[in-house]
Amino acid sequence: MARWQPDAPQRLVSAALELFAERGYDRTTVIDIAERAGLTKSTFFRYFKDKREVLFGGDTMSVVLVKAIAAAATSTPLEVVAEALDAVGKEFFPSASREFSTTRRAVIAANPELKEREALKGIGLTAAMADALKQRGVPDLTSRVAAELGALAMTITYERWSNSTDGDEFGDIARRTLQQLQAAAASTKS
Amino acid sequence: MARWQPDAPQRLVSAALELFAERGYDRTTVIDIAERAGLTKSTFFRYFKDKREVLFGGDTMSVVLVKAIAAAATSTPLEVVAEALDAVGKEFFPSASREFSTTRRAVIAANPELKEREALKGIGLTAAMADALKQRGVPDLTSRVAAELGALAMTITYERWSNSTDGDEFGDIARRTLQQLQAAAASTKS
Amino acid sequence: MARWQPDAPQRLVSAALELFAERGYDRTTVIDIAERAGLTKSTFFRYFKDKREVLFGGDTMSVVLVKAIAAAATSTPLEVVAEALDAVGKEFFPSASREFSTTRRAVIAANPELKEREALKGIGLTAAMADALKQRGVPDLTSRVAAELGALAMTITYERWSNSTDGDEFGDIARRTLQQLQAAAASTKS
Amino acid sequence: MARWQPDAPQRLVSAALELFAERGYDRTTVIDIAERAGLTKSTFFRYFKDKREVLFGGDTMSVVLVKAIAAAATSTPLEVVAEALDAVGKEFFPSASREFSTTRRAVIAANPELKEREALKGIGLTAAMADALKQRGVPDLTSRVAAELGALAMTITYERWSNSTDGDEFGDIARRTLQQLQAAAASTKS
DNA sequence: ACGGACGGGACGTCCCGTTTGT
DNA sequence: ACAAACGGGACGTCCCGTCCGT
Repeated sequence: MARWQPDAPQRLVSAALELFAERGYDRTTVIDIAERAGLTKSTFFRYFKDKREVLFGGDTMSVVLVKAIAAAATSTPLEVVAEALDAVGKEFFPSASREFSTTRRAVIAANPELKEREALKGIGLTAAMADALKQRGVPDLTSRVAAELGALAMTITYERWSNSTDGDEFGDIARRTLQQLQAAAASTKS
Repeated sequence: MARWQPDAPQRLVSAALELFAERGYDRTTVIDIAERAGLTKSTFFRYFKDKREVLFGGDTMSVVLVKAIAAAATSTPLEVVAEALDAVGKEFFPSASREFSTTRRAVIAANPELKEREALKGIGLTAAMADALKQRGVPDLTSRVAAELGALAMTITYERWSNSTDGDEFGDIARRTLQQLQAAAASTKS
Repeated sequence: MARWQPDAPQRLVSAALELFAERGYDRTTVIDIAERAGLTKSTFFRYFKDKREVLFGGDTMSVVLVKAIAAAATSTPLEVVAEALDAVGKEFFPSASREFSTTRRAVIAANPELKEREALKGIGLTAAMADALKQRGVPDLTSRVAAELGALAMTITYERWSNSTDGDEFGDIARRTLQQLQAAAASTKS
Repeated sequence: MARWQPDAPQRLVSAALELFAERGYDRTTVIDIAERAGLTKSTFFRYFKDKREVLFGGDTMSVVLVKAIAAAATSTPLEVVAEALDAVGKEFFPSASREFSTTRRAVIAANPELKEREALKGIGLTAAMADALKQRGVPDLTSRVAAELGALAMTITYERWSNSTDGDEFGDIARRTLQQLQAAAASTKS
């Protein structure tokens, strides 16, 4: 019984999504995916005709963002974004993992290649947020600006949250940061 | 001189663009490109380190941006950025190359791999602008926001300029776009 | 098992040898070799890191030498070396492979590049033998000379054995050769 | 004036020989040669149809060895070799360059790749000496053994000469070393 | 004498996807 | 579910040798 867990496909999907997020689609090989899932290439191809097929099935940060934006019960775009950041914070940046994140940031900062990956991830999130806002009826330009502010806020919030020693929650810092950015944007004309 | 002028690179770029548009980026081999340009693979790789590079060559854009920001004789950050975009437009987006840019955009949009590369370029530009603004004494957060708005403006302006059929200049579109983005940012609270 | 047994490497070696003999080492491409073996370039490079490797694979010879020297139950250094050569002969030069060796030698002799590689191998063997002798308590200079004589004997023996038409065994030829070399060394003063 | 020295071919030959000695024929490119000669690839091909053509013209250590062996006025093979080593010492290892050699040896010893090159060079010298001896009428086997002893003597002498602090000449050390090696060879049977 | 673009072609790497056998 | 051999084919590197222009 159970010599092989029957959840191979699911494990493969998870592994693939992780790796795609970590280093991008085409810097991830099928063997990488299979290995992380504790399986082999053969098995991969038994479930997915193709490397691309594995993409349809996962759940990542951008999904959380999009769902939160869609579900937000508030009015102004900025507030919607703030709620989304809050959701992301609750899901991905619990206080417990703060220490881990601190070192992770240091590692990334020290490694140009990793910085690149990180930046790329940000791009995807920005696009996802902008789309989600447009779905809510926010005008195109406003959506894009709000998404951009949101992404920048996320980056800065992550910095602040990682380095903060008091117990501030990610969501709270994010909300404050967003306010500041918006104010800064308003001030660019003066 | 003039037997083997550097029209080879240009011919390669054109050929590549045509082929990418015709049958997609990764169904086009480097040899295909070289052949259509009447050259060989060797020559291709002499000019482009990489297959992707054929679409992203000549990246002195950030230099132009930084210089323009440093030299700007205006007051508000937004205006400084506007001047920088104007300079970039004059240098890199003359009316003559509009058609070329249109296909180039389409090709990039159709290919995740290339989109990634384009995004990376954008990140570099954003960072360069933010630094240049800080050099002028603009506060940190404001610099970052202004740079972000500038980068977004550049992207959108590029879209608009590529697709526009009337003779609008890049710089003019950029200035209008920046204004709109700033207004949009201000409106995110309402 | 038994559908794709590792006869592939052997087929590749044979094909390579044939072609090298027919038209020379560097007028033979890897693809030529693979094709004659009924395989493809991929398979070739799976088994041989290098085009040259197809002639120099499986280099455990020094291991055999060292073990034999350590285990030798005889007294004089020369006799120890003789036993080592005997062991090598039994392991690597069975009568069956004599013909193969003959062509292999011819091919190598005709190609400076390959000769170099062969020489390198010889150097490694000499050093290994010298060390193994020192381990037995043989004085430094004597060890080095004995190793040198041993290596030279191996080379010459290989020549003789490859070209001999009667059924002489490698080990016997080696022993005779060693004796002669030692005598020759003694005679260098007269 | 003499904007271009007229000895381009000679400079190319020298450069080529140096480089071939340093790192082997096919790890040396035509461009390397031209650069060391302060010229360009084009010029190289104007004088030599072919990379190989440049080989016919130089004078190296093995040439000195061969000449000295041919000219030796002595009787026993060992003595002939000794004279050859003496000639090499006079030509390549004057007392003045001892210090330089010491560091050179250290560098080589520390670098496996360089050790390999050095060893390779030794192979060539051995072959050259053996041939030269045979030319003198020395029997084949004796020639080869004597050459081998000579090469080993050269290596050891180089070690000793580099590290010696008193003023011993290369040739004297070489002669003593040779004697010792011959004695060691004789002792391998006891 | 020099500079340098160009063609040609081998080499070696990598990865996808298939197939056979367990 | 695994293991491993195989085919196929693009990519990028390297270097030789030719050819034009100054």
